[in-house]
Amino acid sequence: MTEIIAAEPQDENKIIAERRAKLAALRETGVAFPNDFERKHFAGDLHAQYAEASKEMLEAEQVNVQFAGRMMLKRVMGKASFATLQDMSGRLQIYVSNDHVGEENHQAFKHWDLGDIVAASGVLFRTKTNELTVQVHSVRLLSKSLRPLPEKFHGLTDQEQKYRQRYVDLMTNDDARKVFMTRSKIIQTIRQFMMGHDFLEVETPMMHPIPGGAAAKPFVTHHNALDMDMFLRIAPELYLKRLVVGGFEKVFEINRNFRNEGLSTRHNPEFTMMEFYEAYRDYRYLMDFTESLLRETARVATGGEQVSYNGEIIDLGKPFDRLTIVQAVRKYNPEYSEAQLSDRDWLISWFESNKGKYRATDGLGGLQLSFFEETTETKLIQPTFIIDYPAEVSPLARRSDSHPEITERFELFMVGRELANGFSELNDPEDQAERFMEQVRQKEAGDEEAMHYDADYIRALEYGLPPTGGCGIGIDRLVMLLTDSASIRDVILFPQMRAE
RNA sequence: GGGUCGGUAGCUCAGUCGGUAGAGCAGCGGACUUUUAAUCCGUUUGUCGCGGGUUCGAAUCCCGCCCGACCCA
Repeated sequence: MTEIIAAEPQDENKIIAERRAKLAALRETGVAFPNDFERKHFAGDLHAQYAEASKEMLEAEQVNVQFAGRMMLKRVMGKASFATLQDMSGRLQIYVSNDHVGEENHQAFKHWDLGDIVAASGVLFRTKTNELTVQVHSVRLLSKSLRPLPEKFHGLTDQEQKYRQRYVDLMTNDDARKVFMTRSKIIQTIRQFMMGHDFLEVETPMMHPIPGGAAAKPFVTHHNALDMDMFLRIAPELYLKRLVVGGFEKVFEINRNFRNEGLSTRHNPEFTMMEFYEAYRDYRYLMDFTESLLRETARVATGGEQVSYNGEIIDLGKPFDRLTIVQAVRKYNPEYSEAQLSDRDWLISWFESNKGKYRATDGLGGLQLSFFEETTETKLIQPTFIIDYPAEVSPLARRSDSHPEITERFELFMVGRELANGFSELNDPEDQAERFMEQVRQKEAGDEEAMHYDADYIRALEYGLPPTGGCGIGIDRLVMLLTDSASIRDVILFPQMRAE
């Protein structure tokens, strides 16, 4: 064993000092952090397996168990004690008495602290109040906890501390644990759904020489050996379409994107997206597919197709509404006429008098989209596809054959938020090259979020991309919806925070 | 970036009119062999977010800053 060198203690207090003294005493008597305990049972499994077992049955069977967990509650009496241990699956009570472990061991146990990791071996029984409990024959302290747990009844409530010290949130707050277990279930369900439809799961670069695939500001880093700046990806789109060119005709990726933007209850600088692409499909098929994917995910992860969010019932079971931008504005704001919405001058004067955000250089389509964002987006509570986005804001989407100024694109909205974005892919390399050039012109004109010209992507398209549909789904926002969470920080284990 | 609310013991919180701070939990000591947030008795613990200012005196009033939550852009 190497010498123990204690680091400079941080925010030390009397309670921590007491516990350090207990740990020092443990070191004197032997191995302070033993790792020779064999865990054979989980609390949750035992509760499930012996839910029906009566007092008498347990007494007759003499079920031996070995389990371990964090001590969350402790009730010490003179010659016997109860404690509650918590493992990954749940909680189970143990009963420690002079009769079964000896007075010396029980005496030691009395000085163990809430938060300590404890191993217990013994026999299952039921108490007077019928609670399944382990009558302990051997009890060991496996890991001394030096820091006191939050107050045992209220748990940790300080939002900042919940985010900064998620490990404390998870050990004391059942709801927090459930959210992240549901998140795992959601991602598992999506993956199985995609596999079930013969999609190939792939991993494309997180570090890009040219940031592409979305309109966003990237994070910059530097590769020393190559002496080149690199960008954390803002989207995997251009790489996934290269794979479709290569012949992987159905691909998907579930992974992180990074966008150098502000923080909010809906934005974290790194967030998880599922993007998928399928050759020989268009945006109408993608809407059907996305709809059934989300329906299935809700059903498996939450047990139903109707989910409660912020006091409202969101129905993923019935067909999602599909509206053009103008149709959606008129459905939710009937006071605006078709004629007004097709009138550039009227729209601009509306933005001016309502201090709405718009870009003066935009055409009618772009202005209509800005108007939609100002007046309608937050009213789209039930799942709604908005379709036919203007080409000027959709540089990677295929134009409509009948209306080349719009694209075959949709965005899916729920609870007033964008959840997904998909389109028939632009596979005409010459049109794509021209659209990149237009993006470059906008970047030169000062639009920081405009795209770069990606010459290799054009080269890939020149080999021939089959007609393809592709879609991205914001996983964090989906988890928020399905776990009724108000903030994206509640569904990300370690959300971005300012430095302490 | 703007607005609202908040930051007091390890945790959850109270703190009146400006008079140098309290409760519960946790901890420590004691009683208790079926407890359930165990109970009962005793007891320890503070950079009142930070820095200025007003005042004989500031957790409290004023100004600035930091951190967080929520809302808005």
